[in-house]
Amino acid sequence: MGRRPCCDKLGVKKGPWSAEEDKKLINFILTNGHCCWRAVPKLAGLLRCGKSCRLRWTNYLRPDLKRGLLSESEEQLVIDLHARLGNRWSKIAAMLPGRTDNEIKNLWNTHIKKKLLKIGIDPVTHKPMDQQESPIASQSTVTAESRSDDQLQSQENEGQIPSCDNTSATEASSNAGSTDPPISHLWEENSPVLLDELWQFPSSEDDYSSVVITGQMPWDDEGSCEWLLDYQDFGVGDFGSENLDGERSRNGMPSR
DNA sequence: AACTAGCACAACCGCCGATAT
DNA sequence: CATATCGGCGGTTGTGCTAGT
Repeated sequence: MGRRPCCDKLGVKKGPWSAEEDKKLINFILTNGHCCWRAVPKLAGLLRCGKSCRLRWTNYLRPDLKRGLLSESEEQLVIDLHARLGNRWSKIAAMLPGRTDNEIKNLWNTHIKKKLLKIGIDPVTHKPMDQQESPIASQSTVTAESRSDDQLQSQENEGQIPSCDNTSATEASSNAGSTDPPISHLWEENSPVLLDELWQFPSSEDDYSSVVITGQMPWDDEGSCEWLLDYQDFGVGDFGSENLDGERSRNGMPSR
């Protein structure tokens, strides 16, 4: 069966997000949470498709994201997990608090892969390319084929997967506002009270998958987001986005 | 100073599985 | 059961930046 595009191609903006768009998305999600991504752009006054909003949020705007280079232990963990799981980036990312699958995938393709090749390890099989053991190879020679998901799952449940060092986890929790300049200013503009109320950050020991939105969301009562859909017919202009392009040019954002 | 190549990473595309109708 | 829709995932691309020449 033919799938329809996730959104109308016409009138949907693509390319890099402007600060204005980021702000709108953050404000909307902090206020309402995200129920159905498809409805988010319309309700937030964004000329984007829901998929794009979700990606932007999960990969860049989420408050629990840790930014910057991977620590040594994180990198080793990625290598180890890749040896077990292969290119299942989302699974790998789930084991690294504050990191996204996209980030890890990028890091793998740009840094780690080359690093492994440099020391003679095949990044696909995690075996020495010359069939000689090397110190790192001995840590990472367990291939994806040799371990089942169930085994891994049980390991996860039993907490046997090595976790990152406390330093990085602490960094993550203290990084709620993100130290990345372009993003941090967006968070600073939001009420700290609102942020504190909405997000509970785990302690350094906790898994970030347990991060929860604690604020009362509009659909909490009903367990439904139908009210959102009632607003779908609102024009984008109703939310004041007609000046997006103006903002963009004022911010010096390139128009692609 | 100008040009080029390589790097880093944000974002897009297309597919898949789950769920709803 | 068939089809439609959605969220999520992994692969790939595009663009800005930086280092090297």
